[in-house]
Amino acid sequence: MSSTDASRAAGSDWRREKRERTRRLLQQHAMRLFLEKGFEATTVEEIAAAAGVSHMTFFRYFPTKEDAALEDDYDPMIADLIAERPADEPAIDKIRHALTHGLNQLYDSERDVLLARMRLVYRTPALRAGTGSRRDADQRLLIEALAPTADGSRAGLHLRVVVAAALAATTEAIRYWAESNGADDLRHLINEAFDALRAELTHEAPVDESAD
Amino acid sequence: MSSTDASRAAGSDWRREKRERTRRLLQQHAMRLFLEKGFEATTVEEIAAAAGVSHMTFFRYFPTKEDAALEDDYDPMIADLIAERPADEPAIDKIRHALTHGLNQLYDSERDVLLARMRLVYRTPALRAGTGSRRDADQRLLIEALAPTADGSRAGLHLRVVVAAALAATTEAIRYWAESNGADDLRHLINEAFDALRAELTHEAPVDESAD
DNA sequence: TCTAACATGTTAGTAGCTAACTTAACGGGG
DNA sequence: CCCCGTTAAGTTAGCTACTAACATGTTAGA
Repeated sequence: MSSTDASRAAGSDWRREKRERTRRLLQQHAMRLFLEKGFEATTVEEIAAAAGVSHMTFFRYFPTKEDAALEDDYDPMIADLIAERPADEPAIDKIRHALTHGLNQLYDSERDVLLARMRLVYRTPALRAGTGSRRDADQRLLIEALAPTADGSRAGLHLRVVVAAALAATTEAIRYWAESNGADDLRHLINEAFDALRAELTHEAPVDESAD
Repeated sequence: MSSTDASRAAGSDWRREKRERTRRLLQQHAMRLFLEKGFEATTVEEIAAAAGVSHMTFFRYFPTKEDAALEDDYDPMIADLIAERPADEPAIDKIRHALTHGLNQLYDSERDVLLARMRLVYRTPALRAGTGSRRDADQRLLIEALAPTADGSRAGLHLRVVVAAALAATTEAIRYWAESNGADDLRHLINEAFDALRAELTHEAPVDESAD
């Protein structure tokens, strides 16, 4: 059993480095071509050729063309930050603070590339659709970070709703940011989005549960 | 200009009826085959053959295979119900009540087919992704119903966040319903989902906006 | 050195989707 | 009554994302 979980991640340094370099190369050329000629107009063959590999190698690294535009490694970082939050903090605030703190670490170095990517995503229908499937994975990750006992798929409705709403607020902030071409600070927009949600729901209103 | 907007919708009764019949046929056979053999294992050619048309005709009615499984006409109904709500009601409650009232009109007649469809969607990754793109359209529709003045795309961040969160809560309720095989009443789950959101956000918590 | 594991390539195929052109059925104006 | 524009559908051919089967060279370790 020399090819277990560990070996695929490690795999003797030599291979691991090569793997990571090839992957990075593919993703960089993919993003460059997407931004130059658009997502649909770029074929997988072109990306592979630009990175000096065959199209089969591309699919060995990215299951779909969309993944080359959408994949990043922010989510585990957010999950870690959530786990570090005080245990008595409400879930929605854990998420909010993990997001803003995480963004602080990235904003200076990665703001521009993140903005370019998001602008591409929101101008490309195929990519906008792709974010839908990713949201599932994000949601499960956050749920596990918030409630390590219950596994993600069987979490209670309450927790699922809270995480889904938090992700929705974040998505809207990011989309707004991308549409206004990065005019505002994304961290500020995220805080605004969470505030909007709280404001809307603390205007206590008559909730008639016996809807006939 | 005899082929304007109106003529495509109307088009002399004769043709319109035929169009609607063909469309219904295609969708019914598509759903039947999807449920019988799974979404991926069903080809467009099969669906077209079952409905007695060619695969080109299928694509004239549904832009993608996914649309044959996802399209319905609930959204305009919800939008209408929202517009009928009292003007001073908060947006989130307008949505909530429109949803439960709309469901009341459908539940007896369409509960079973809706449940079967949702179970198919949540067990098929390609369809789960497809719901992402539809959410965009739904969101825009609801925003227009809530604020007819501002056009959907340029709505304020606040309104977008509220609608997105409401849709997220609804989606989670539906998913929970589908996963538990329709054990609970969907209307009850939707109310629970909205209550969960309110409960989470009315536990006033220390919101430290100066996240360093 | 021999062998197992691994990254990659080659080739051939499937299926979703599009475009260009054709055919056929109706339907109103001359 | 017939011509012609509109509309529904078919035929054919092609592009591209994605998969599977098999081959090749290269490194790791016994």
